[in-house]
Amino acid sequence: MEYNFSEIEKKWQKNWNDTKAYKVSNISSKPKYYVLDMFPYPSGAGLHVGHPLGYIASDIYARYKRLKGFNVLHPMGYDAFGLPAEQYAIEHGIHPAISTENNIKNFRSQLDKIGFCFDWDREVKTCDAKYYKWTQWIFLQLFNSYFNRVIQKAEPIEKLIATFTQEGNIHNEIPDASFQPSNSKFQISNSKFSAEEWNAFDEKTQQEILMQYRLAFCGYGEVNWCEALGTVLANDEVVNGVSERGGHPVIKKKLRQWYLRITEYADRLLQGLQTVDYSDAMKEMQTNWIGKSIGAEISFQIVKGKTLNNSNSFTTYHSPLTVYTTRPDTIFGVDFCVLAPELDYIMDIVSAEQKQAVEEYITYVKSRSDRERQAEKKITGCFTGAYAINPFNNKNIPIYISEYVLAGYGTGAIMAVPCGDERDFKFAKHFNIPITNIIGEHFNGEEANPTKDAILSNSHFLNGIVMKDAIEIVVDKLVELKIGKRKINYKMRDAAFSRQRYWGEPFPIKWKDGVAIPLNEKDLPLLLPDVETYSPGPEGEGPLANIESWTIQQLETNTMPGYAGSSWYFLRYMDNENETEFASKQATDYWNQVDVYVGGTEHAVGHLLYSRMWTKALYDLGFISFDEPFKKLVNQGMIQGSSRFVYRITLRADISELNSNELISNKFNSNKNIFISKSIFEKVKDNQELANQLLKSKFSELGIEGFEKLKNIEAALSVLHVDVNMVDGYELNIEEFKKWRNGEYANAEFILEDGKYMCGAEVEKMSKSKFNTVNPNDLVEKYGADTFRMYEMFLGPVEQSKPWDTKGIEGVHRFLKKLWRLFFDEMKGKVWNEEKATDTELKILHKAIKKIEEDTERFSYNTAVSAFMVCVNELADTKCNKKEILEPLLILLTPYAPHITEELWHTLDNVTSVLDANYPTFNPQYLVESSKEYPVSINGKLRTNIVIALDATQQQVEQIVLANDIVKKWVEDKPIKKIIFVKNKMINVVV
RNA sequence: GCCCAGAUGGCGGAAUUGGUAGACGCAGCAGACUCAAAAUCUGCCGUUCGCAAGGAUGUGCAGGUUCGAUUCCUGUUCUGGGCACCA
Repeated sequence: MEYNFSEIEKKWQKNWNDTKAYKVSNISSKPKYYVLDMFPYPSGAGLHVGHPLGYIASDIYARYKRLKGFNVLHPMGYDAFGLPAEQYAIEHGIHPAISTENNIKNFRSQLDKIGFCFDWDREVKTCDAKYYKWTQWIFLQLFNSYFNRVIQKAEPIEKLIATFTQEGNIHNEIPDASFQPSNSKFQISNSKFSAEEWNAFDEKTQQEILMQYRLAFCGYGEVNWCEALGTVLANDEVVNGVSERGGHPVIKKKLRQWYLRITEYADRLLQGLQTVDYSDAMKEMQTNWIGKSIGAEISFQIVKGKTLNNSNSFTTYHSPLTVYTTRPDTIFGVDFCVLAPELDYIMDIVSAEQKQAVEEYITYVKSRSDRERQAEKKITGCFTGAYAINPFNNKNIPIYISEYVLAGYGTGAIMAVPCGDERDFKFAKHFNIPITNIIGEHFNGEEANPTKDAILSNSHFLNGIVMKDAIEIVVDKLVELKIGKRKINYKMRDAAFSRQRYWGEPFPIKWKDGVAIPLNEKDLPLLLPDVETYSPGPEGEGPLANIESWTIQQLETNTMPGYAGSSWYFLRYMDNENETEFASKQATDYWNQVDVYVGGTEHAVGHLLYSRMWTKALYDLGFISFDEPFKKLVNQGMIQGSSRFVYRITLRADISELNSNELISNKFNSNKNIFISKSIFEKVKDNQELANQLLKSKFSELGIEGFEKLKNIEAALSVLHVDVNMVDGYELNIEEFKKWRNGEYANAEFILEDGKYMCGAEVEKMSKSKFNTVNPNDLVEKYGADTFRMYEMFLGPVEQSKPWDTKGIEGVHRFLKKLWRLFFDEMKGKVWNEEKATDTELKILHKAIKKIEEDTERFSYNTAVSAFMVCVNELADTKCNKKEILEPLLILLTPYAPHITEELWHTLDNVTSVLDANYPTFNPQYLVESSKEYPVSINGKLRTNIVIALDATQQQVEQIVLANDIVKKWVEDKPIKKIIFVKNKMINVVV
């Protein structure tokens, strides 16, 4: 009886399905455990071997926890709204709902073959109206809430309105300090208004003000606008400043956008990190993203640039230049100021001489993405002709604009201190701005020194003070002189929450006279209507703007972004059929936080921060009773593709002296595909002469005539991706290659090495376009799901990225066959027996239990797989076929290879499923040792091993070691300084 | 440019807290079984010197701390992920 994996896997998958083996109840006496995978987007390309890595990891953990006696929730669903389906619809006219549904079917059938323990009854799809009804509902909660800064918590907006009518906004300052109502009749001074003022505002003004507080709010923001395509582009649709499709210019354009006021949660998001089990790197990335910094805002009076008709006098601009700085101590080292080029008032302060240059520079910056602006090494900028006055010494400071200052951070203006900041230093050098040294010898004139420990000089009242002490002194002074204030800043910006696209959740919002009116909750879901075309609407609006029945109702034409549905899906799994609530309180109280969340670091700051914010908001509003969604995060690495290359050599020559008959009859064209093997390519790639010779001899070998008539022969080399699936290791399967791409290379010629065509290789991202994707189903077909699962885990640590190589899968398959042979012999049939196990056999088993349990617990699956191999190897060596040993081993292996273990489990006369067996308990008594073979080093170099009893004392050890011949040889008669003895580890003799 | 991570044999990786570098597997080499192949089993397998015994050397690179460093520190190179509208 041999290991027939395909039959076994089919059988048990059907059985588990029929018996609803993975159905999970919300009511159980067992402790709960929630294992979640990051929401997949069902892409049209289907699964490749990289996708299931995390799913297998979480599946193993879920199954392990179940064996450990937990009620385990392990659901799966689809983040089904998204750009690719819409793009596909634009190109093929197929409704995204249809293509998405097809993709999901394909995804599901691929997943099913791998044998996951998902409870499919809990499946959710974000594009399903039953689901997005609740996404819209949560949006309304956010819209109808504000963040009370006093208690650091979201509250219903009614409460804020009530406060306004009684006390104005004395205790609730407007988050955006520069806000003014559009109706100039109602101006707000100092961001403050009284109850009387509030009550006097008209309805529209009141709504405008409330919008400044709502957690989901409307504002204006810049988007990538492509005039030629008439549409807004995603960042990754823009390459080098032009659209990826068509290469049209892309500029920044301001459009009305929805936002989530995540900045209000900045501090809570930071604090929450202390309560969750994420990697330090992950916490650091989120912390840096939030980017909290403590500093000060300082106001400088602006002296406007000269105007032509009034060339001698400077005038003071009506409002000051406010900069944000974390280093107010360097105030006397400010040699210039830099503004973000998009600030409105630049054109008000620019001098006539500089006007044109500034305008040109602003146009240039408009075509640049934030990323490009920050990554740019070349220093660019433009003087405005205006000056800022240093409030402490009245020094005139030139004002520049430059792309390295971003409008979105701080005030969009900086005070530049070249002696202390590298970018400022380079800028000063570039524009020949004199540098003031305020840190004495700490500044060498060659590079900036960002120290905080220098003693200040050239700094008036700060002279002689250490920089870090000066910070507070300056801030106090700023406050005293009313020219600045203490300020905490966050790098994080409010989250843009709308897209000018079709395939997303519609906003439950109507517009009336410029006021956003939320739909009534009972009118949800607001269904996504069908459209004729998926092309954009007028003025950069989304496709919904093309539907008259939509616009006539004055419904919002933007749709929600991809992360709307994925910000709360983990809650819906808890109670996915609920039609009256997003999830019942009973369900969310029972399942509570996700205990283990498995996914890639690519979601480090996007998805994870958004879902953390949504959770906090829902918590604040009393809908759930926990304010962090994910207790523990496990980051899986990416599986990279291992691409294979072939090398083509083509002829370039002057054929003018050939007549056309010759051209047709000769075989230059039909034989243009000549491929040379890797090592030959390596030889000729930098040697044109050799390449030409190679080509010439190949042509004469092929009997192609007329070669000698050609002039200026030149061999051209090109490197082409070739499908990894037709390469065995590095050797190309030439027959398959000839059939590839509808026989494009059917007539190809090859120059081989040792009779083989060897390919080049490189590790790249796994993607269809690189022909390096491997379909998991092909491997499941060939080796079975159990082998595939274990091999994915055996590749390396879950959290590490690694290239895929199918070759090694044989080893894991052999392991399972070897396990099988412990139960069944090809000749003899059943070999397992019920004899009593020996101490040696128990030791093998318990060593495995200890190692595998520990490794599974810490997601070190690759070493666990090794431990299984070691165990089975040792059992085979000792010819152990005893049920007493094999049965617990099967349970250990169940999370990793559920099919084979279920089959063998039943072979051992069990009638219930192995899925609910009891995990074996480790007994340390079987592993007790009395002595150890100690490695003995002399001066840190290993020289010998000596077996010594474990209870030996330092003196006994020293005696034994010094009596050893090899030790004596190395010690010779040098004096012994010290003997280091670490019990159960090693011995080192220092001479 | 900024933030984060990684780098160990021909390859994937192991070494969990500073203590025998290379577990386990792949590939390769030699052998057993076989008419043969497959399957299976046994042995070898970082580099280098040596017939061997045994030595030297070796964890991206350059330094440092330590009796002892793949592990800690400083600097540096390269690769991967993210940088706010891919998901």
